[in-house]
Amino acid sequence: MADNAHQRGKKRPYKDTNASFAFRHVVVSLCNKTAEVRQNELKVSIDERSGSVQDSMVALSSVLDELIANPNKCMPFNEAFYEYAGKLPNIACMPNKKEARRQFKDRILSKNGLPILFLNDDGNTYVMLLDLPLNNISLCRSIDFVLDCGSMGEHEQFDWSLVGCHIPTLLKLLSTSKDRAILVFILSSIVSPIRLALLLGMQHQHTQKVKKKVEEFLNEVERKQEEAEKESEKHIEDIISRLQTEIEQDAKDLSSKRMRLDEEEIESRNTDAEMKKQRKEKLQKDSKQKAKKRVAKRLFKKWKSQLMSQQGKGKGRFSIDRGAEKAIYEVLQEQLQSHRRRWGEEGTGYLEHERRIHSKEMKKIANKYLKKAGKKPVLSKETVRSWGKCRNKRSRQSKQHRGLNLWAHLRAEKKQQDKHINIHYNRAHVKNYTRFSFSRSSVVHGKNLVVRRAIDDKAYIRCGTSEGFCRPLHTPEYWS
DNA sequence: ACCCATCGCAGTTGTAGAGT
DNA sequence: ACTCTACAACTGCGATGGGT
Repeated sequence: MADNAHQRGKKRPYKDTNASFAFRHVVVSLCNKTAEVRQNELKVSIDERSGSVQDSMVALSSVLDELIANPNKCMPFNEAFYEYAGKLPNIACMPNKKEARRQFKDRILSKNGLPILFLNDDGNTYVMLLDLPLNNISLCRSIDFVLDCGSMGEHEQFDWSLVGCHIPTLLKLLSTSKDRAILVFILSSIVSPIRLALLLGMQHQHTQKVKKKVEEFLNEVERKQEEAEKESEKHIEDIISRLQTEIEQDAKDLSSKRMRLDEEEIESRNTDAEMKKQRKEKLQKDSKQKAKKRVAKRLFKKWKSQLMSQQGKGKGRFSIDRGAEKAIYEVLQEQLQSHRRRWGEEGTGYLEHERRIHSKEMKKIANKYLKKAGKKPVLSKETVRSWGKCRNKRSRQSKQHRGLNLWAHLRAEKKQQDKHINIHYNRAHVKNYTRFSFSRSSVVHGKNLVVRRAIDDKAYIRCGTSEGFCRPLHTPEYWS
């Protein structure tokens, strides 16, 4: 039967679901003319033809007249059908009324039919005059949307305006993707895909994917729950049988060793045996169900927590392209000069300033490699540079460093400080001062009379001189 | 030109403190 | 005593912008 319907549907061009004008609730007639044009056409045909063809033209024309006369330009499909069939006795007498209606529908929706829309609102069918040639598919889409929204059963309806606007915030409130998936599952189960797409921007493909995943999850939950219950039963049986063998073994032991054991030991063993017996009986009797439930719950929870966690996620997933990193290193090696001067470390190569490869070039090398490999290029030169060894061990880069430490960068040369001429004099002063204050031969030595606070070799202010302040070489300092 | 902190992403993990 | 909840910390980078 379904097959039949399918085949019949295929024959009708207006049912072509690939066509842009085929919707769920709206069928657009292939007669793409204005009502007036079509009416005139029909009148001409009626004059030209005769017999049954003429009759059917008359019937069609009268349906069109009715529609034009109707203030709403719309009538129930059945009414239109009776109007039509009333003019055609052979159709009115057809024993299969359903077939007669179908033929009528086919007729009015065909190219030589009437310029109408056929509306199906949950079984209530209408014929609506399409007064203009069809030029606005989006209008039909809107109509379809409205009808789609209204087609929900009355008891299922809820005030969407109260809920819908909060959905984006609700999604944000949920903190795991699983929770969000559940919301999407519920939404896609009760709200039409069109509404989801139009109001929430949720793509049908995406929601369907999520829905499928959650469905699979739910099926698994049921299965796992059953499994957990079975497992728990087995677990309890195992405990009982274990207790049983232990009790028997203990009794055997006790009887063979009784003579050699002291009173206390015997008593303790008896108590142990009694407790084991009690536990066994408890498990076998009323608490068996409870214990089963408890174990099942624990097993279920364990499974759930395993399911929730995504351990190892991201671990070992390096988006640093090791190939690109290596490519840079290979270029570096050609010009590499390994040494331990300054902060260079063993196994780490870096270049001297003049002939070195700067991070800009490193980015170029990396991107050349990435392009060749068909991968996304790196945007920032800092990204590539940071693959190298971090200098400051305490920096965040260093703590999160995931490069292979194939190279290190040289810090820029220390700037020649020549701002103050008195650095030189200060150094001499500090030397004299140290000799006076701390040498063994000094008169103040060992008397705890001197305190020195050293900050930097440029930071001493020499007492008793204005050198460097009144005649600075470059940048005079003015103190008030 | 190098160095470093910070942010964003899209989530996971650990746990103090509240709730039952 | 146990469970739940809220929240901070963390992941493994890429990118940015300010500092030295």
